[in-house]
Amino acid sequence: MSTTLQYGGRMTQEPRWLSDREQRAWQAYRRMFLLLNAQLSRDLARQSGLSEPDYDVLSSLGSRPDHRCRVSELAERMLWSRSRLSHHLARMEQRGLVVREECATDGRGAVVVLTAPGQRTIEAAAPLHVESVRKYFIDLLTAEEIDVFADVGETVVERLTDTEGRRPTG
Amino acid sequence: MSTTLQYGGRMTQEPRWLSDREQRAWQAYRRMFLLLNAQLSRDLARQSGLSEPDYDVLSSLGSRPDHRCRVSELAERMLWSRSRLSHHLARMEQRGLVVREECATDGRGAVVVLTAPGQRTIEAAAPLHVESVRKYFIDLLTAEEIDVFADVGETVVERLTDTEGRRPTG
DNA sequence: GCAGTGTAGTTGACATGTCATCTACCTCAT
DNA sequence: ATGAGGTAGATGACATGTCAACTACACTGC
Repeated sequence: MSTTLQYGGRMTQEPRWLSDREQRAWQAYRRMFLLLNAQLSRDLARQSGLSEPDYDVLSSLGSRPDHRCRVSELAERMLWSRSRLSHHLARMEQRGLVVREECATDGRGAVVVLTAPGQRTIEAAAPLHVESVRKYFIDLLTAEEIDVFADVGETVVERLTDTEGRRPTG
Repeated sequence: MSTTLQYGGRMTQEPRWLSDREQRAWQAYRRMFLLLNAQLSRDLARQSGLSEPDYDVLSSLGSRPDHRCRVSELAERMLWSRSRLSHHLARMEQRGLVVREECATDGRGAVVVLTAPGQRTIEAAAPLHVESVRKYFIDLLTAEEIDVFADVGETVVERLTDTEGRRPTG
């Protein structure tokens, strides 16, 4: 979690270590993610029998009008590597949550489609998951703090996509 | 990443879906974490040959006066399960970054100690890692935003440790 | 001093993610 | 039409994380 950045050693060029305030923010952010993620995963598993990745795939598909999506487009929207998505879809297909179909317009391509059980699952899971997200995160924030998270998040994402242009490619 | 929470289905009791602002914050936060984490991992691997977990273990040990720590205490401070830490220490011991010693005061216990190569590694890695953290996160935030992250992070962590008291136990 | 119970740490089986590679197909210039 | 190079997706080997035992030792009350 890289919570401790201040390392006491002697360097040739003294780096710009984090100030106490910066350190506190970084550490709090990292620990928050770790614990929040663990809690949401637990809730999701207990209440709906889904992992977070499961949930994300299902909800991404469920939010599409026809409950279907090209595999690579889905990967891009989710910021997942194609490989990861391919493996995960294989596991979800085993469980009957989604199916893969051939793509009519591109012989290489595949289309993932939500099955009826998959749809029932995400419909049942979503409200419970929102409750968890509220309980452990959103409802603890003031309106101003919510906006700061949105702004900062978008700024950082922009920095990371524009400048570096690194995408998971696998 | 649970970026989409609004699910369009019909529910028996309409849940409190996220508002647009809340949705934006949640999505931005999740995407930020995903991309930021990926970038920091890449930098760390390229510059120092370490994974983030590697870095965290080394820096936790390095920040101790004597470069040593009881295994379970380390796990607790890092918010890792004992099992995860045990596996990871085994791998790091293989690479010569740390060693495990018997504990003098508790026959069951073990103490992890940073080796000389481990110390050199973390001393070299830390300044580079701080630069990445600054470049892609800290230096993009205003002082106010930094404080918001610290406050919110601590609030959420408190909520998750006090109320639920769930800790990784493995 | 010893049974019962709790704790520290490890281990093995398994789930998941990454990376490099492979196949099949598309696209485009010639 | 064809051959070069690019893209979509799947796959296998491997790294990492989780969960449930398991071992060994510590504590407590009798």
